[in-house]
Amino acid sequence: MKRTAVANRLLAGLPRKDCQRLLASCEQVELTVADILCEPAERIRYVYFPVSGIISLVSVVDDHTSLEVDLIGNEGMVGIPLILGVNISPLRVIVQGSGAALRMSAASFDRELELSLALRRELNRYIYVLLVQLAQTAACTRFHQLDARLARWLLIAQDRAHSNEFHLTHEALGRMLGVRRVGVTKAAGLLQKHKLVSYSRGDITILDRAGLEAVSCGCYRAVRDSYEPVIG
Amino acid sequence: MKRTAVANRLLAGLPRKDCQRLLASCEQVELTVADILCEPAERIRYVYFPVSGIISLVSVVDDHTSLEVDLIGNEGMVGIPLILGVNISPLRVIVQGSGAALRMSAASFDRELELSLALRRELNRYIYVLLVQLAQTAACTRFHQLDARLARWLLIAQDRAHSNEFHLTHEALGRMLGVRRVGVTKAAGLLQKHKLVSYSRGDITILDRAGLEAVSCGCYRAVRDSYEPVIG
DNA sequence: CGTTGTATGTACGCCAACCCACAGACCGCT
DNA sequence: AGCGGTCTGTGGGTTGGCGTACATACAACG
Repeated sequence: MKRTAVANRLLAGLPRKDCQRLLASCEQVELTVADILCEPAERIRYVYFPVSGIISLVSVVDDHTSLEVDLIGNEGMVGIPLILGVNISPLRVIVQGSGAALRMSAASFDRELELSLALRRELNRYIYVLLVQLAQTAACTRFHQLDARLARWLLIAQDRAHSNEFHLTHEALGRMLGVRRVGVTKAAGLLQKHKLVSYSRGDITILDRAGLEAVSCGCYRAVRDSYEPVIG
Repeated sequence: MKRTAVANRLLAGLPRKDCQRLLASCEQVELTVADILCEPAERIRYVYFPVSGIISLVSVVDDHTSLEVDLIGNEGMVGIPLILGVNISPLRVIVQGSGAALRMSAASFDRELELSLALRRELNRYIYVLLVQLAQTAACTRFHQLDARLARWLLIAQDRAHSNEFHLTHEALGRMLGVRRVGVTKAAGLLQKHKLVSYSRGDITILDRAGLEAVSCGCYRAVRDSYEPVIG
């Protein structure tokens, strides 16, 4: 198996031997938009290493108010609580962009954690990055206004999906950003007017990344700057 | 040394031997209100196990906008990144209520982590709880209004401080909740009018805990309910 | 005992996002 | 062609919190 075929970067970062053993316990699955991989308070049955799809972690307050707290692509994994010795998900896990992922049962994953120090080390750093993101997102959501937050979201999504295009309605974006659909429509209209993105019935294309960075709040850069000394 | 003297619950939860070894590497220090134990991006030199004080983790966005993302009492510790193999703090760590804490150097702590499986296990669960809180706080801050959030903060502070009274100005509370001082004044006035708390120049006394729970949003209970199956 | 500084209370205009409602636009299916 | 469903755009009234400014109250110290 070629190394480039291991398209999840967490796995690819492991020693060859560990990586191969992990892959042997995984099966490849398709991720379809809006699939719910786990609901809050539910038992975690699988971990996922995204390959080409993107996955949201969503904090659900009441029935119809929710806020995305993390967006995961092929640089990460889904199922953090298992690393921490807890098999319950506090968050909703929902597929945001279709694609493929490698899936492993919770039991196998526990075994792998025992076997590989490198895996534990790497995942620990990943959890650190997650903490940074959660804290930053909390503050960003509080202080920055919708235009900037939307721009930031699009930048992150582009990073995660490794693509300039993805499919997502204003409605869905509103649930991620914790605002009404109408709010997204207005903010997206603004970005579109400035030719930063193009939008049509859920098909988003990013046209001007630099422009988006300019509109977005500093949180995008801030998180990346905490990232890199740790991961890169 | 009597067990009750080990007034930090993380330490007290460890096997006797581990606990004693840890205590041997600790020194007791005083925490004074507004002491800053660490600034964002700074190297972490010590971990702290609070005994009677309370400590805030604060996400700093711009110079004068900040949001508390966690409040730590004797049930927890300060210095999580070290557990995850990173020695940089992403957050500001600031003393919110004076008291005492046990302090250990980062190097000693790393050594203890190597030595004690029980410690690692316990801290992993603690990190899980932290994640739950971060996610919930993010959503709460977004959706719930100030009265409810203030009530929630007071309840949490009471839990952490094991006391009905603490000292904190509206100004400081504003920085925690990410609002103006004036906003806190108004919200606190409301709580006081309903005889839930009494307030005088920074001396807060909680009068009616049940009343506060009623005013507060569901987030307080929600987090507690995720807590207990894991910790208790 | 008065002065100075810190803490709290009140007022006014402003704005982003809210709720609700409806209108147009586009897709796919029959 | 027509119809229903989904997605996007627009409008009007409401509101929680913001920025600013000023007024009062209490404490501590000389």
